[in-house]
Amino acid sequence: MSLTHALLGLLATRPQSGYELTKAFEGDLGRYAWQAGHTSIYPELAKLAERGLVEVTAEGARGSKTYDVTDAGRAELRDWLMSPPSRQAKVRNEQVLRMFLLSALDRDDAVTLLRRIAASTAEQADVLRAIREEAGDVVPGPAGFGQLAAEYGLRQYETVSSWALWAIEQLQTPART
Amino acid sequence: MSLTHALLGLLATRPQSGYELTKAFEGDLGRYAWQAGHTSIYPELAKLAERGLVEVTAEGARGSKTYDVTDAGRAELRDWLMSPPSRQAKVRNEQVLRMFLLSALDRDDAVTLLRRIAASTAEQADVLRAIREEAGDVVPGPAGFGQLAAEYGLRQYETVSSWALWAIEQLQTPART
DNA sequence: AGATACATGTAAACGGTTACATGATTCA
DNA sequence: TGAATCATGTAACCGTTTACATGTATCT
Repeated sequence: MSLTHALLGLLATRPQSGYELTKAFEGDLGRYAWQAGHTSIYPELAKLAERGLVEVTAEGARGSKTYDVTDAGRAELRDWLMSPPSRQAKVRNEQVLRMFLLSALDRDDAVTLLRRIAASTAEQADVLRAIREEAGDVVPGPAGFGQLAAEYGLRQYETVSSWALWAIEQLQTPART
Repeated sequence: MSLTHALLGLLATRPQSGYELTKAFEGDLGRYAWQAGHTSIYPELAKLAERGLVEVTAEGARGSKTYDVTDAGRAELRDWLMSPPSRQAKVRNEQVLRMFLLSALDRDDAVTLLRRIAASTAEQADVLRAIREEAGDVVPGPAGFGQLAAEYGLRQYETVSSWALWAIEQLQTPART
């Protein structure tokens, strides 16, 4: 299960509470990679603790529990990350599904939709680019790992945006028969 | 539910049996966008028929049933495709999750993993490029809708591959402190 | 004092996967 | 004739989402 490894990975960067982990899934992680709400996170943490992959290292105010990965958890995570995904990895992307189904629309509708996609992805790329410029000034030297993910998102948006523009052109090219 | 609309979209391109729809999900559709096995497709087709969004237009050999979209189904599909995804669209991508969790690996492991990603995505891009060249000769004129999806996949792979190469460079740049 | 954010949990419903089951047709 | 492919279905299970539930600490 991917949630298992997502939690191990997040805890490997720093010990956190379930509440903080929940917030992490509301950011880029949930946006591009995997979603989870607190209602799946809390039970999963309990299961991981039972399996000895994580442990509660501190209990703070308001009943908060800080979890940390154990050595066994770290080993399990590395195993998962380094083992090539045996079969094809599972991908579920509603936005991409829409693109696959473009053929069900007439040309005008398809172009309208593609224009919207091009605009919104370009906009989101701009946002990420602005964030990168800011962060670039503050932290010089080799890119942090978080920056790798951010750059991934940026390039992703740029790619989709330019693809959409290309697709519009293709659809508008009159038939040569 | 996305499966609903995936089926409506596939049937909108041409009437098909559940068996044929199942095959469609085994190709690019299931690879990049959405997966479904026959055990979810057959019951879903029955539900769609009950709601009047599809109908059985022919029954062939070996008990096969050919489904087609109704006008109501077409309207429902257009609604879904054209309505901007209200909240953020659901994305689940195990491969991307791995990239987000790179930070849990030491530098050497991370580079090894990124190299593998760069190589495999470049390879898959090559495959798609080869297919495009072939198809390009056969079907001149404006791109078919299927070609839009194929181009999308190609650009996606190229982007991930070049990102991985960039990420490796970043990790190998010595700290400037 | 009241609103907001922090913090954790359970239970029912839902969607999808895996395992099980059956039978017809085609090909070697 | 036996294997592979075509073709459809059900049932149990599993992971996720939605709805429900509770209480604490901070800020205005």
